[in-house]
Amino acid sequence: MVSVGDGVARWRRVADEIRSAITDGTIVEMLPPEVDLAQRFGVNRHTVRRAKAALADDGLLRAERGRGTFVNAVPKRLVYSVGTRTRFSENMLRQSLEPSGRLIRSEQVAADRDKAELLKTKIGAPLHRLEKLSVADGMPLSRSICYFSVERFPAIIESYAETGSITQALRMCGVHDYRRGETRLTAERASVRDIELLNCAADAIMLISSALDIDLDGKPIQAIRTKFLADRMELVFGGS
Amino acid sequence: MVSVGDGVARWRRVADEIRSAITDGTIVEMLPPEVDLAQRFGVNRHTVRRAKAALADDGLLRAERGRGTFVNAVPKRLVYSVGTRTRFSENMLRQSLEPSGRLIRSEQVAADRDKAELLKTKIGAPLHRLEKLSVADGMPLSRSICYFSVERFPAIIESYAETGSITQALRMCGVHDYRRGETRLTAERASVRDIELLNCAADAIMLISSALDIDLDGKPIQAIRTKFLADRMELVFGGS
DNA sequence: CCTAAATGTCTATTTGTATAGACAACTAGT
DNA sequence: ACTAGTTGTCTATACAAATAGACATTTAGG
Repeated sequence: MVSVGDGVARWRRVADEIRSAITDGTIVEMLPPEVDLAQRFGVNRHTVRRAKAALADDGLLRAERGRGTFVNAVPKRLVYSVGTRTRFSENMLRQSLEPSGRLIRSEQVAADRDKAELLKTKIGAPLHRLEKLSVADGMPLSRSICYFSVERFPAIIESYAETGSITQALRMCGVHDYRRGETRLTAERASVRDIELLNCAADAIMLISSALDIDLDGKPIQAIRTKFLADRMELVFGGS
Repeated sequence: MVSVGDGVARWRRVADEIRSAITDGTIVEMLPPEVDLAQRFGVNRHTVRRAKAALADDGLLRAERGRGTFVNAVPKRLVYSVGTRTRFSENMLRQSLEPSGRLIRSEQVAADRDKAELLKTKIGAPLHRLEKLSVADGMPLSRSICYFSVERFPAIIESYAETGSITQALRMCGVHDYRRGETRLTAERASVRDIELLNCAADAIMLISSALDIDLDGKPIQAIRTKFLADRMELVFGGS
């Protein structure tokens, strides 16, 4: 039997509610006074102050004694368009951001059942496993792990290391165009590794996208699992 | 200055890491012993035990003294396909689940700038605001708020109350088919209201979809913002 | 039968979280 | 100058979280 606490401090909960009230426009310029907030959330004033301190620490708020508490900056999420042609660099450049990527690690692994099915290889077939970090304007945005068939793309690692771009590396391997197949989405709390790699808050949320890129004949190219920092990103599907 | 703690208990963090190790197949049938886990996560054995107690409480684990700890059931996420034609009931029926909806609240509000732009009405124009809860097999899955132009759909509320389905209500209003325009996705921690309505864990994560449905001429029908329980759902785009 | 390895239980201590109340310091308006 | 309203600081108390160590209980295997 688990005892009463749920493992999330109340000040953290309050901080999150205030933050989303700011991002979705419920709170515009000024925060309600601390006693009001305390009553609304059903907590002590000190708990509200703790929450506000955390938000102020993130540069979101500015409290002025005697006057009140003001919203410093409304954090805007970066938009990432997921279409049939999805390219990280294009997405960032469209928003005047300087994209860059960093290779965390690369290795060969054996295909398990899921990946074999996706990439249409045999179970146990060798796969390149590439772990990357995507950065825009110096801010880490996402972390991806992608898998390529070693048989089909023997030299993809070297090409990526050379160019720093998957799109270009694929071109060197003879794939001049590819498109996005299926994308599956869910969300989880950031793992300790996410936190250290992305340099984000300890309670950050990751938007997880599992996708398959295919060439123009429908043959699988790469299986990608990307974890986006949810509070810095917004994914857009369709419409454009 | 915020003092040291980050507002998320370590046992909660450990529990989450173990849970995702189970769902993504890293841990298959049996958990490593507590001392190993404690060392791996850099925490005390008692902290691991607290985490395991929480997971066992959710029915995910079963510990047997002297033998070890076993995975009880691998939680599988429900799949929700988002295509150009997205219907909740169809999605659930395809997985042999009994869909149902519950109207939480309906009211009229004035269009703010964002909604006016989306729905192509004037700022301040009256909108129906419908707050719904979607349930499959008795389990709450998501919570949505949708907006309709009162001018275009004066009787949508009554029709929805009668039929319990937006698709059918629209049909009664003369819209026999519609499709999904753009869908924007992000994620946030559940608010206190989410928790009470969806009857979920206090630290649940919500997958947030903001979308626009349009009729076959491209005219806007409804703006929808849905919050899905991320640990019960997976959204799928494209591919099918 | 004995041992190694695993989970379960107990006590104790330290740090973080939450509440409560009181009061100081500052601002804006009357 | 005064007052009402706001943020900032202090003390105190109770409970939860995290660590540490010791030992009991059960299982499986040699």
